[in-house]
Parts: sequence; structure tokens; C-alpha cells
Amino acid sequence: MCWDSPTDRPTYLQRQPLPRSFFLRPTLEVARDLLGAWLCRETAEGLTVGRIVETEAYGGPGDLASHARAGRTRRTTPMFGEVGHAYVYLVYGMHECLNVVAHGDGTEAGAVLLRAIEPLVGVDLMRTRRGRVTDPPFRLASGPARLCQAMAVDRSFDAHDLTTGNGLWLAEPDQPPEAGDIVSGPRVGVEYAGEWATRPWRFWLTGNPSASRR
DNA sequence: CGAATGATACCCT
DNA sequence: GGGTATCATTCGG
Repeated sequence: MCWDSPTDRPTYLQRQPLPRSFFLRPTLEVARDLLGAWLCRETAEGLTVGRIVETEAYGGPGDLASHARAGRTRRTTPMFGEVGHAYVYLVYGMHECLNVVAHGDGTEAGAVLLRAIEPLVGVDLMRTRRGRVTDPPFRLASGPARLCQAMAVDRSFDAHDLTTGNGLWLAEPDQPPEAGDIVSGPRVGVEYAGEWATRPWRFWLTGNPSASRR
């Protein structure tokens, strides 16, 4: 399914945002269960929606690959805050990355990095935002920084509540992926973290062209 | 393969 | 307070 007409918008507005309780679970479970869910963004320019196909779980201060390893700082405050909110940061001086705060009751911090979505709605708007008018859809939001650019997510969404359906939110999949289609492996770009870098805390839908390579 | 580009964390005075 | 190594990436050569 793929819609691009504004008249299809009510289809999406009927869909309930994922509730707070979805994110109040172990970070690894949330990272896995976010596969197939829809990331929705509404601006004056129009609606863009993508199906999540790749995620990574990041834990609290004990996880040496996590920004939370330094404890609660100005930057990582959202990771220690209420689950279901966004954690958006700047990396390499020019790229934004979007996380969803998620961890079990009583745990200190944790978040799920959204690494790739498969565009469903607003493909041309994503192309415009990316400045790559000829890109095939599967490439438009494959990679955490491309995803943010295609969905017009920047640091102004840091700590944004993703459960309200306002501007930027997550919605249930129309059909959850089958367990056999979910694969896990080491997280990307965290080699500095030693043994923590080898843990299979990255999840993706096998064979999905929007899921990043490696 | 390496440049781009700036916030952050951490060490030092 | 100030200097600086590092970085959950992307793109073009």
C-alpha cells in the first residue's frame, strides 16, 4: 500500500498513537516491537508516514555504547525522562538522529534509535526535503540521519511527546511483521564500546531494501 | 577513502 | 573557564 493523496489523510488520523504503556517495557523488547510500526509526521507541507524497518536499543549508564554512559547530562536528560518521548541529538556536527525513550519500570534510562523507515506516504515531500528528487523510495529514509531529514525531524523535537498524535508520533502497524522476518545483530558505529558493541541490539526486517546494509 | 562541521564531555589550569 | 579529541553519519571522488 502506498498513498500520496491528501484525501487519504483520514485513514491515518483514525489510527491511534502507540500508548505510553508500549514504551514502559525493556528497551530491547520495544526496539524489536517497533519494527513494522508507523512513524507519522504532519506539517503545513503535508503528511509523511514511514514503516519502521530498522532500530537499535541503547541502555542506561551501564551500556558503554549508550550516550547515557556519561550519566544524566544536559544532552541525555530525555533518556532519563518519561518514556514515549523523543531524544533527538546532533552527531558529526551536521546530522540529527531520532530516538524513542523506552525502558522498563524502575530502570534508569534507555532509548531506541530509529535507523530506517520504508516510505508509505508523502514520498515526493520526502524527496524534496532530502534534496534528492530522483532517489528511489527505499533510499530516502534508510539511515538515521536520512530518516530525520526526510521526516523533517530536528532538535526542536528533543523531548517531544510521541504519544499525543501531534506533529510527530508513532502508530500501530496494520500488520505486525512475522517473527521469522526479524533479524538482530551488532549496533553500528559503536566500536569504541568494546564488548558492548558486539551485543545484538540492532533489529531489522530481513531483506527489506530500506534497512541499511552492513 | 576522507572531508564536512559543531556540540559535547572531559581533562587541565 | 578554556582547549580539544571524539562522534549512534552521509556524500562524493
